[in-house]
Amino acid sequence: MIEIATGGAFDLAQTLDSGQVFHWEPCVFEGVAGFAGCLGDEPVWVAQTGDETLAVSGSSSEKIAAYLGIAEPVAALHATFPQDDPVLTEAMAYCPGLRLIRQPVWECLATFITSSLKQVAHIRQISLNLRRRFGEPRLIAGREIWTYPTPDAIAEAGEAALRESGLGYRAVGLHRTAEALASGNADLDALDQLDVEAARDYLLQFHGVGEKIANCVLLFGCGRYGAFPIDVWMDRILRERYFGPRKRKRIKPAELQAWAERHFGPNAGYAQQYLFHFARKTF
DNA sequence: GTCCAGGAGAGGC
DNA sequence: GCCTCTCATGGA
Repeated sequence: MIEIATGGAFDLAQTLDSGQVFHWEPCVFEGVAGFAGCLGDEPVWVAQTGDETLAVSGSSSEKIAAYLGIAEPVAALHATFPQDDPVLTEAMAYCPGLRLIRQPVWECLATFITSSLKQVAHIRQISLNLRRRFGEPRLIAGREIWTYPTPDAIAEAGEAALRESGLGYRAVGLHRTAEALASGNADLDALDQLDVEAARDYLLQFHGVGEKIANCVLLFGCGRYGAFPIDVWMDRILRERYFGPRKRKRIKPAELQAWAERHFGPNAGYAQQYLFHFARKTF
């Protein structure tokens, strides 16, 4: 059993259910309610008891802490937010223990390609379908789970098999992206060497990846906290809570994007996660 | 049955 | 460059 000190301001359940990752399942182990899932290839069971996070895994406490964002200096991040923003204050008070997860880049990219115009519940279903069909089984806490399929496995599966997994038109983008990576025509490791603008352009080359999904990958997979994805929920809360009745109907998406990045500052994406979770759970 | 979902791409202008 | 239409699927 791995024990990780987390302090007071960390909420495992909210963090795993905030629309960042889509495969963690509730799982009771030795009488403790927790979650079973994968960190890359490693199966993990995690739970929270008071100020500690417990884990059972072949992975290390450092890797688990890094994945969950436990070691992040959140006070320093919060200090860069606008300090006179009652909406953000309300959102942060709603979920003070929410953290950004640092997830594997390919898994993040692939999952968000399948997320287009889908509800969270169905993104979870698609993730499970793909894992079961094309991933590898693992055993943890008495439960069988599956790794996320590699680019090679997705490329090998073919577009038709992906459609059968419930992806619909998203199968094209996922398959083409997997082929580009499996063939070596593209390499996600290249992202680390690029500034944020170039990294976004690199992601936009993949079929099925537009500005919103590119920003999700930068934020959730690359640790680029300035990236600010705007989906229908973010669009809704920004327009309704930050603009008057006339302006909110007329402001264009590009203007809203630029305004948000400027207003929320260098760690805008971290602020975005509080707002997204707050909007989705309370609207 | 109807509406909606962590959007993106193609085509028309 | 911007505007509109279309693309499958399942949950609410």
